[in-house]
Amino acid sequence: MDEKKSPLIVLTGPTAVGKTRLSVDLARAVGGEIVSADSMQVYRHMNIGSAKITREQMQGILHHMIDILDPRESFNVAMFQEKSRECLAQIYGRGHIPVVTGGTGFYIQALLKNVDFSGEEGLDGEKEEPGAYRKYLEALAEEKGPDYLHSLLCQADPVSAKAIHANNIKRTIRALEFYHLTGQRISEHNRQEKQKTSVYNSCYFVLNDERERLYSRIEQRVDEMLEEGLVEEVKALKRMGCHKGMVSMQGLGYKEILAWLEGECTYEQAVEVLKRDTRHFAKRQLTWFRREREVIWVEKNRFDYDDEKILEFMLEKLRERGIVS
RNA sequence: GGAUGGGUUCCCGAGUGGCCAAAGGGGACAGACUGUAAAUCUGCUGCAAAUUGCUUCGGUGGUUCGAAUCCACCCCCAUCCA
Repeated sequence: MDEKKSPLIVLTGPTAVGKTRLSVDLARAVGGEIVSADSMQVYRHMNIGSAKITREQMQGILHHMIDILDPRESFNVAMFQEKSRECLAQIYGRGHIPVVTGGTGFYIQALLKNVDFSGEEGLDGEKEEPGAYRKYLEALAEEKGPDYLHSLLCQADPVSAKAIHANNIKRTIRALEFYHLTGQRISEHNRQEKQKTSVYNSCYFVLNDERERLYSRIEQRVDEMLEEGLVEEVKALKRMGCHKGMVSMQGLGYKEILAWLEGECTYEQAVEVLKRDTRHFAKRQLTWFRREREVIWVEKNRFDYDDEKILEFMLEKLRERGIVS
């Protein structure tokens, strides 16, 4: 039944588990090209903090969706979906298999299930003019408080209001904005989109490790980033005009170092918070993947931390699904 | 050896006779998420069972109907004096 669907491999997992290296090995083994599903690696000049793969590490494998934007530009799921779909078309054109690698579960889902983000013309050209209505709502929230905003949502879309906590201003605004722009309730839209399944003949691997090991690996990696010059990288971005209001500067490592550079905390505090937030992030990623159906968990400890064995296991799964022969 | 301050649940830290399994914060854990997602937000955190019971506030022993809170002695920590 999947014969007509295009093959696609997903290799994801929490930050710092070791996706990058494995992805290259996998791509080499199956004759694939890598499509990064990472909300920060799309930005140029953000190499250390985003743990971006280097030229050498790529080992000649083609990588897409990396370094495609200036850090002062904004980015979002819909853009990711559109651009990555173009990449897939090219990859299939060359007769290769796409290996989607990265930790942004939301992006992976959008691509895999082809979630519908159309019908909001009002937002498409918002690069220079960030939606007036959204700005209005933000100001309203500031002025009258989150509960007032939430009460507006109660009237427009009671189902969403029930699902979204009043304190979650961002999502409250999004729901209101969606209703305003499309005339449709986002809860209804979501209900439909949720039923979608993968439009590809896909294999969704989630690489994971014991929590303790993952956390110590995270701390170690943050220290390495600092040694490699994360501070300099952030300073350079700041000189380019990047500030905390930008999407790119919400990235882990950038946010915290920027706060220190702005004098909001001490260096030690910034580092500590960065480590903690990265742990929290890894946890959130895991929560996301647990909820995704049809994922294949690849627990590193069950393969004795041997990349060879892991690769073998993945190839076997891919053969089962007819993705590789 | 003497003086003073202090030892509270994973950590920090409030609590000075009942309303205390004990504020608050942190961490840990769990969850939500459909155009900012490395974002944003929620729940939970002594143990066991529905309204309850059990074990906790350095140790031991007292006072009291009742103590983390009062008393005695002891142990440990910090600072100061010797």
